[in-house]
Amino acid sequence: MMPAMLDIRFIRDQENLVRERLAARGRGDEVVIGQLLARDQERRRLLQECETLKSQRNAVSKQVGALKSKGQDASALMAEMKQVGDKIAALDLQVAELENQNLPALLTIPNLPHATVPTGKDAADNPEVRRWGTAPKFDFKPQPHWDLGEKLGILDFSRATKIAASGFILYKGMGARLERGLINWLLDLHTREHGYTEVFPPFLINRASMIGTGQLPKFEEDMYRLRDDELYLAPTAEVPVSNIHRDEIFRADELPRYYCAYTPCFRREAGAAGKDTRGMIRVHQFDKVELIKFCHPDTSYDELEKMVANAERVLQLLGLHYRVVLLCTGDMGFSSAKTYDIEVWASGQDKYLEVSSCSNCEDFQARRANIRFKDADGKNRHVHMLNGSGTALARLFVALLETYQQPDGSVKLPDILAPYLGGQTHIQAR
RNA sequence: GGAGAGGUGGCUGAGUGGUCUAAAGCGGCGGUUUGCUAAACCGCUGUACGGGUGAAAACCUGUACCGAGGGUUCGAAUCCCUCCCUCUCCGCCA
Repeated sequence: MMPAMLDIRFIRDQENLVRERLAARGRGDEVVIGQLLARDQERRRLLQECETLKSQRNAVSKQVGALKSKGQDASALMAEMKQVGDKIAALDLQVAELENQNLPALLTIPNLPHATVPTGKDAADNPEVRRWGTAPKFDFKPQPHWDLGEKLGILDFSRATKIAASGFILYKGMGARLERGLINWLLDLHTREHGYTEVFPPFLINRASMIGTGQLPKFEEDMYRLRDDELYLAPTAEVPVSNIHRDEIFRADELPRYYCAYTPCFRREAGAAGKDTRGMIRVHQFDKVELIKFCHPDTSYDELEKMVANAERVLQLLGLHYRVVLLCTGDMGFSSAKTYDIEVWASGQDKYLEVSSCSNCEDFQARRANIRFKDADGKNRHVHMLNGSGTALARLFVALLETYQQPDGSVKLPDILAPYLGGQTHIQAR
């Protein structure tokens, strides 16, 4: 049986808590609990009956073997067991059917929000946790990145549409160089200074991995899927990297494990039509450097704070104004128990843009992906898994252009990026 | 893409229809011996899902698991079918 995200035993033992925490998300996920538990109870009853019969069959079959080896007749026992075998087959079928009926519900129930997550309806209820720097002041009217980028000849939206479709980006010249430089800088930062191990995973993902991290089966329509193979384009490096250790058991001393990875991210953005249509705020393909942690359950909330700090450091080093918000119960992602978003200031649009989302999924993904560790008394327990953007590139690119734009429409980038841009930090029209 | 070989516990590896309750070895854990270490010797050994006892730690018990899924049989690691993966060689290719 496929491991479910919430342990059915936990739901059984903590029914009220589960109902209450699901209700806090405000999506009505708790309504399936009653039926889930009823089926589970029936399943266990049938299972017990079935296993008793199997036990009987095992014993009698052994007798048959013994009789036959002595050359005695065993046909009566064999006929009797034939009957028992039919009953067992029928019961096996019923048990499997009940499991199959419960599986979709188990796989589509979201994670329970942590007790420290504020209850709320949507993004408007997300409390701001802190703010770093201040929004830059201009003595001219700052332009949005789509104007800056086109005029500088570093972004080309219409030709990207010609090549692919709307919602794709063509970077050119210093634009392409900046994108590549940022990827390298971010990987260097997190590996050299924050202790992460760099990995470069496949960009095509199989179904089992997509289920492991929670993208499937519920969000199939958000994913790009290949027609001829059961493979999906990675929506985030979280998927391939988290699945590195699927079906594995860590020794306790192997935790925590930190990984970071660059991948392009492919998202259909189904249902987002008409939102953020200008520029590169919401696109079907963007680059991202992702941070992933596997850790002991006791330390996962400390690890979450550290991960957020690692992502914030990116913006601090680039001198970009940002704020950190704590997502409320109604705004959190499917797999997460607690999420911080980091939003960078985009001067040209006079608003904050989400560039990072750092989540503690606790054991939700570990349960689905069957990732465990052996604890001090030799028991296997599920690890806690965290993921966070460190950071998304497209919106970081946007914030850099809009924050560091000059009156003449050129852009002066922070010096820290110079080594990654061949020493050239001033992007001018040419 | 073609041909061949294979997939068994943490690892190596035996096992071709009936004490397989999976041999043996390695590793690991515990113990004995011992100035210490090593060696030797003895014992133990996986996962999942149920049921029972207990305040609990635990203990007792059943079932399933030999790549995955079906089938045959009273009984399957073993026989049959489908699929997946690995290795070797060939072809093709950045």
